[in-house]
Amino acid sequence: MSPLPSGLLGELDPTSDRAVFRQIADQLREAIGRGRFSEGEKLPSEAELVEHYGVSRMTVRHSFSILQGEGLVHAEHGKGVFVRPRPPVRRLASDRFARRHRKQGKSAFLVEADAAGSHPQVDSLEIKEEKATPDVAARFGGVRRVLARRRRYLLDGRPVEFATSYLPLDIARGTPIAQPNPGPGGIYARLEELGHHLHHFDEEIRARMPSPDEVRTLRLASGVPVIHLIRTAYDSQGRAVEVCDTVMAADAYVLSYQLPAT
Amino acid sequence: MSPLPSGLLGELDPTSDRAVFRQIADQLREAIGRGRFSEGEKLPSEAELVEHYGVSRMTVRHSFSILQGEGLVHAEHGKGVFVRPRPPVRRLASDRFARRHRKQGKSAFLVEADAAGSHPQVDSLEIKEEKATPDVAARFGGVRRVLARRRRYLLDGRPVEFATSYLPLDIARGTPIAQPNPGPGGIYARLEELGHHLHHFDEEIRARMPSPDEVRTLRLASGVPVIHLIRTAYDSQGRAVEVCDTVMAADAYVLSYQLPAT
DNA sequence: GGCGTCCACTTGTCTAGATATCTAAAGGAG
DNA sequence: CTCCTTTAGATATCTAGACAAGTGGACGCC
Repeated sequence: MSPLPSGLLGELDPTSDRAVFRQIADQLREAIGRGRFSEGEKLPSEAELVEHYGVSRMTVRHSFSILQGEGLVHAEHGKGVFVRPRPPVRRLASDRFARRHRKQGKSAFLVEADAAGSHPQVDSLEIKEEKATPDVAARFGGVRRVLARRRRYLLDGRPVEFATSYLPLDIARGTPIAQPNPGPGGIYARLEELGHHLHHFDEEIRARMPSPDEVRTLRLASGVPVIHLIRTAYDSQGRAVEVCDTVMAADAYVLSYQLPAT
Repeated sequence: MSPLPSGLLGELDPTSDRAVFRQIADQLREAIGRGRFSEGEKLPSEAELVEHYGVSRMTVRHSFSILQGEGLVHAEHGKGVFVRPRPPVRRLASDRFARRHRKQGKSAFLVEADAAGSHPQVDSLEIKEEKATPDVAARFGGVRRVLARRRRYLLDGRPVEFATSYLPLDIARGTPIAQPNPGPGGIYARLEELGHHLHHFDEEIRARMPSPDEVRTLRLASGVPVIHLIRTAYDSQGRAVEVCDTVMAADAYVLSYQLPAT
């Protein structure tokens, strides 16, 4: 096995009290940060680093696992460890639910993605009546049974978002809202047709590490958090008419809000 | 060493092709989820799990590292591995910069935290003139030199947020904004006194894993992402007068926005 | 009582292997 | 030329053990 190009990575400092696996992770992180390895590029193999630093393979692997946890690299079985490319981000503007965006027949997601030149998909469509979770029930002021609309959004084949809309049964049952395709303008347009004039939305935003379920559904790489957004839509009477629970791959989104300085 | 209480954790399935360390992590995750271990409680020690499952210690440690990456548990050297308690969250409302909140002498952070019964602190105060990063310069329409106000916020001794405000030098130099304590109502009140009537804010929100620097500054446990918020304040002429770059411990915050359904 | 030492238990770090599985390219059979 | 096998090299999993270092209680000395 040929040695690494000299100067690409430094040496260990045996006098340092910083753990060896951290020193190696530091050097790799620094090299990536300086652009010595570019996006998508393969890092030296475990065997090469074992050779270069004179440590055991488990120690090198430990270093890699640190960088994976930071979301900097990802390993591919049988191929190597690569600098994780930063995917294109989808920008969600705070006016994305404005009435003027509700004209077209297609959903906001499809229109917007097409405009950005990517190939959008929606799958895992599931619509059913179920018992509200305590949290959702509380937002509806105690309503127990709701209609749930679940769907997953993909961009160019990559899952980026998983969303569930909840609506009180007395509003949604037997309406187009309970159909797989609710029609032009989506469920917000239907709600307004049904006499529920939308007045405002509340959005709550959290960020956390994904559950194993979410890792599977969104095919998340390790070291990628999720953004958890819960939106509640209120009508003019102040009644909550929809709660939408959305989990997004954090590396695929930037949320953008415009606030008046009243 | 006494064995674990029977039934607390299951057994391994040797026929499964799921890796042993994953099976162990699954069982611990499930036990935590079911409340068999409550917040802050100590999990069985590595030695006990080695005994219980009949595996090597490194395998048990691997399982723990998975759970750490998920933010479920944290290890304390010499003591044990504990279920990570969920800290109280600070709720940031979208109207937190409304003029009506700008009356008091104390900063919004101090007032709000006092009201919530916690002990707030601000430290690492640093104010200096510097060269704008390309990103900040772009938001200011090309301005090169800015005043930077850096500070760290703590609740009950725990760092929760690190923020830097940037202001164009021609606005801030020689004003109270360049002083450690800008006075009642903070720098937004001073900006308005200086004739920069605030019109609106733009906020951009991202979530990601922290850099090692941020882990240190915010004393983050492993498996805790950060929320990165960049706010730009615009005056009535549409000029950007401040850019505030904030990094928050994601487990300490819920952001809340209210949007009109126009 | 107060203080320090010792010890058992804990997690942290590192080694040196063994075996499994996946990938991609090379080489051979047809 | 096509298809299959082989093979080298890569990561994935797991073991058994060594030593380091932090924690907290027991114990004995003063």
